[in-house]
Amino acid sequence: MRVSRSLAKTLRQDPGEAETASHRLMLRAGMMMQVGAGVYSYLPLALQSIQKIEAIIREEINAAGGQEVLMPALQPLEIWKQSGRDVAFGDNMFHLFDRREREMVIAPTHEEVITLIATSNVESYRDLPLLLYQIQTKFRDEPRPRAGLLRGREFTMKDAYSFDTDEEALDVTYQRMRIAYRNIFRRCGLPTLEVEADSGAIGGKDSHEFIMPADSGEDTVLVCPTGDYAANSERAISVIFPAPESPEGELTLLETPGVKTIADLVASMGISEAQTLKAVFYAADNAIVLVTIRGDIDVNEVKLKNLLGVRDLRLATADEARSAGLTPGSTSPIGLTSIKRIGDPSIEQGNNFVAGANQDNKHYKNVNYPRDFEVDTIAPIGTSKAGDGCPNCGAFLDEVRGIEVGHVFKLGTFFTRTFGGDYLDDEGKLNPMVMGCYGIGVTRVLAAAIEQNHDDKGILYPAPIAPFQVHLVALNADKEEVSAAADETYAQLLALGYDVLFDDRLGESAGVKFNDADLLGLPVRVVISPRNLKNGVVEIKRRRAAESTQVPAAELSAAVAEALAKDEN
RNA sequence: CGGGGUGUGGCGCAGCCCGGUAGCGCGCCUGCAUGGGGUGCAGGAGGCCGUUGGUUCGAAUCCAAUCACCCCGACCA
Repeated sequence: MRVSRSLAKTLRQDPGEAETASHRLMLRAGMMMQVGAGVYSYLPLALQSIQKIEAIIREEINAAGGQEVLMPALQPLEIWKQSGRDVAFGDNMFHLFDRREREMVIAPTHEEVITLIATSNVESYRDLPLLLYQIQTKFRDEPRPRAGLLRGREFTMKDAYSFDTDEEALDVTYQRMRIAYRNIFRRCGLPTLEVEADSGAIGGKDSHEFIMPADSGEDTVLVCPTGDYAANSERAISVIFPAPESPEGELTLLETPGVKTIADLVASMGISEAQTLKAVFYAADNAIVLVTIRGDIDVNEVKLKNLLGVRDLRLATADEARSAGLTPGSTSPIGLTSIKRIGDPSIEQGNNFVAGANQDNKHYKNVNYPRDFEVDTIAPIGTSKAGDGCPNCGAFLDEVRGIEVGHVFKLGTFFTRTFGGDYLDDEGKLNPMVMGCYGIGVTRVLAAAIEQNHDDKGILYPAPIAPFQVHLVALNADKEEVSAAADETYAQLLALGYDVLFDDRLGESAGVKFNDADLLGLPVRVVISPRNLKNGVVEIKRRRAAESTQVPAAELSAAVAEALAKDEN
């Protein structure tokens, strides 16, 4: 591609609306344009990267036995009613009416349709296992789209669905897909953590996320430095630090005027957070639930939601708490029997806690479980954090921020039971197929790649997903000998099979061209200039290297190959 | 949905308080010079001031409504 003929121009200044690195750089580099909140046009530079990512995905999923299909975004609401997921998705799904006033949706995902496909094509165990996938546009009316392609309302996703005879067969498929995913991210040149994940409301047993470490990420992952454990914080089960224990004291009421929070308690009594209990009240599908947990640990709402099996979970308002008999500021499980009470195991890790008294401006000291209060259920609902112990080896866990780019999980038989997805086994009996599902956010991978690979001058593409591999720059291109040599080099590189962006612009200064090259971040830059021509050399610089090297013009091909190879390590 | 903010040439912004018919930088076009890290000089093109309504002799500016977008929180690839 010749820059003189290319559509998009680079911007010298950062666009005002973009704060996140990938968003800012993609707009500056002329890769995309915003159409609406979370909705973008992909211009050639972005599209070519996306297509390279897709090509790698196709190769690996095909190698894993996948067959590519393409399903519609526009779907009748009916099938979503059938699965009940019209309610589950709620406002996150786009709805519309056709001319006959039939309600349609624009699909956020494709379990319903793929199950219908499998249901009408699979008859016996001889048709299984089956792995179907598509690369297609998803529509989700996100509550808050953000950061360009990191979280859009319209985005490209690779979604794969597997159908197996039973759980054991699904295990095999699931492991094969995990390996395919590792291959995909490795081949894209993108280091990715594979972590245990929450499988969500309909999820089955196993679930893993692929997380690209990046500060701008929305996920927090806990990783054991020994490498034997990695999990999303939504899901992580860690060993908590024990609180100091002492001989049990007598339950004593304290006057604590003005003390409303754990921080207040800690400050006024000179104790540690781990020597307190906090009681947090939630509205769970409109019932009030009281959660008691050690003061140094935060409630993990994902775990709590899963435990309660509710759809909506939020902190209750102070008024709701009062009408349930609680005293905000001094909330306590002590003496409380009227509402559902959940306890985290941390309330047994330590003793003689300070806790609320359910009376204004009063707390108790020497609170001990179960001597002084009861709960209905003890279950781990705390948030793991850095410094907790690894559940496998006890080492201190590290916390890493990252972007979720892939998710695999076992679905089980929910959809096949709903849509009659039965097959005949080798004894002639009907069984529901067992499903797995596997997603990669393709456009998000691009944004995450830039989050992970940039400096203050611009993007640093991993070579496999760069829109072009080589950025050929002609300096003083209006000089006859330069343009002739550059044209020749361009043809030569194309003939060698490289994707080349050729900056053939007349009249742009060297500085402009170099800065554009740094901004676009293609892995290898080749410079043709009067100076180099006089010396009989071409100049090669890797974007990631500080210095350029000069090689005889005849060795160009080998030098480019070597530079690209270096980049892939 | 709650909280905070912004809408003025392609991009970044000023002007708004205190109403008088829009300005700066970048980019773009033309010419001359320059020629290895956003080069210089000269000339030029380009704006329904988000939208609607109101106040006024007069509105980018004041009032009201509305729309859009961004950021922070609950959701997901």
